[in-house]
Amino acid sequence: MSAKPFSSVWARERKERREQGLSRDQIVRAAIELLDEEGLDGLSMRKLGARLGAGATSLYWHVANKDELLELTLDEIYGEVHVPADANWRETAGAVAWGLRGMIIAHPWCIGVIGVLPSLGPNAMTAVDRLVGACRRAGFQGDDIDYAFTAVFSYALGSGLPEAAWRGANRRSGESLGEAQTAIRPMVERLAEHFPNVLERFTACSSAGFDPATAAQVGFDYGLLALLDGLDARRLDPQRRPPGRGSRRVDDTPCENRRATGDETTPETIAGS
Amino acid sequence: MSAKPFSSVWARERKERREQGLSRDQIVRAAIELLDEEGLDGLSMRKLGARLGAGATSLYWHVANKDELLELTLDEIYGEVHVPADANWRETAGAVAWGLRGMIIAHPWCIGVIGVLPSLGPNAMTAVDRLVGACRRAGFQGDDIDYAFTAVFSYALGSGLPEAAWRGANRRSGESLGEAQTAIRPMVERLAEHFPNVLERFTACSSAGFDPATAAQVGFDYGLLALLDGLDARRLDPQRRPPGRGSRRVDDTPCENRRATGDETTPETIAGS
DNA sequence: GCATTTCTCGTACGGCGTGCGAGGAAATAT
DNA sequence: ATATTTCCTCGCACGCCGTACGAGAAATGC
Repeated sequence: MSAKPFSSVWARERKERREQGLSRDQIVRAAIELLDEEGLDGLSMRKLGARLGAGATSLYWHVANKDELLELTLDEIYGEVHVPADANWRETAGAVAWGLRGMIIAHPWCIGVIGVLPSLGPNAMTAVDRLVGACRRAGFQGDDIDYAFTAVFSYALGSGLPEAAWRGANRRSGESLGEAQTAIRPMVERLAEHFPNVLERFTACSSAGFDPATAAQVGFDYGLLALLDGLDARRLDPQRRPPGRGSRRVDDTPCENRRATGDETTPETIAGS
Repeated sequence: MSAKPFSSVWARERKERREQGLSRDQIVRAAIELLDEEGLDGLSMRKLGARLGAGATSLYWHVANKDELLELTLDEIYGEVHVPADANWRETAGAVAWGLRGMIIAHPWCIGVIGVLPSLGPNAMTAVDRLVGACRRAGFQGDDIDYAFTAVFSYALGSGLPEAAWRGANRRSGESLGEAQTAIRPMVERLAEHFPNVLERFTACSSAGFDPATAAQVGFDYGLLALLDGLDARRLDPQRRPPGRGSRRVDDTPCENRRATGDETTPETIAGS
């Protein structure tokens, strides 16, 4: 009689300690915590195991390997971008773009995963699916649907990319962006003769006392609206891009460079407006 | 007497073997070779040293650490994107966009560097400087210059990102994109009920017998032209974006997500056209 | 001839991903 | 109640990694 409650307490305490063993979700959540705190390099199976009160190799029962774990974390945070199911296409595109931006800012490590592992998880797929659906309903046709949704994704992901790099560098150096700005200032000035335009922009921005975070937001919105306007024009008037004439550059070696090919030709893709 | 020529031959042979010692440029070039062949994970100081016929730690005389080496390789390949110095802004933007795309395709590992290390090297700076100059000459004003050039960079980098992921995955699995497509087909079909739009697009694309590489090019061009059109419209009519009204979303926590903040609101950034 | 600078590299340390197989605990079959 | 199977954990070990350190070799300046 007395042994039973005791062992029950024991068992319960154990369950409390690791909640009846590890679970995949638990591992993924802890991995995201660790990634958010220490970045992509900060995640190791040993540290993750320690955080969960488990041995490092115990994780391998629930997850095939580290890459698979990263895929899971990536899709988990894709779940954080909220895309309405039945909105018009501009609203949907805006939600996707701002959602992706928010995801990257909250989890800057993700771009190191997106660029290496294809995103096929359910959360990423629902975001894509809803945007594709919105594009189709809006009147984009055929391949233009892919082009439009890809463009929105590309712009949003690309915007987050340098931002993530700066945030990561600042976190590693332990100081704010403003401090980094003043730190690189002498370097920028030393190169003033070669890059007058960059210098002019740099001083204009830093003298205006503009908050870089809100500046980044305004800039993101500016480009996003421009992109959506351009896509909208093509949606309403598909003739604007007759097949095979949009650009001059539709060969198979798209933009080889001097070193790789010795080819000195310039893309010169775009005719003037 | 006999010792001298012998030792001289020896010395000369040594010089021939590594061309009077290592040099920074030599190291960077070899690193890029290795990265192109084996990807970001394939670069290690030991392998790189072996490739140069040198000890691994010899490299640390010429390069502070691996991150610095990666910065150097990144700027080196930025040197491969060729931007004309005095073209109109659309030409310049097109050259930058296609050049970046070509760079990413030729060196897919670079996105793993771009997202982690800020790009401040001279080659990256000249590309930026020329695009900024072209924007300024074209009539973009004040901060709009930054917004415009950033948008072009973002779009180009973002487009390369998933492409690099796929190429990397294909290289690791050792098979082509078409084979990967058929490999994931059952997975896609199993999820058909949840993602009808994606499935429809997937089957449409794969049944058309379209070459994915040229499809990616056409799509890239489509989005690029749309973006440039949208930016052009803002250039010619800055009123289109009165300060502070472009989007509803200019607060400081731009797009927090459900998990991070508990905030369930949707961005709903964009008013219809 | 010597002193100084410039460069190479062997050794070693701590950390990494993960294959392997021995174990224990719980569920199930008998 | 016992035996068996299934599920899960984890210690050990291997071969890699980045790189700090200091001993030396080679080139250079005096």
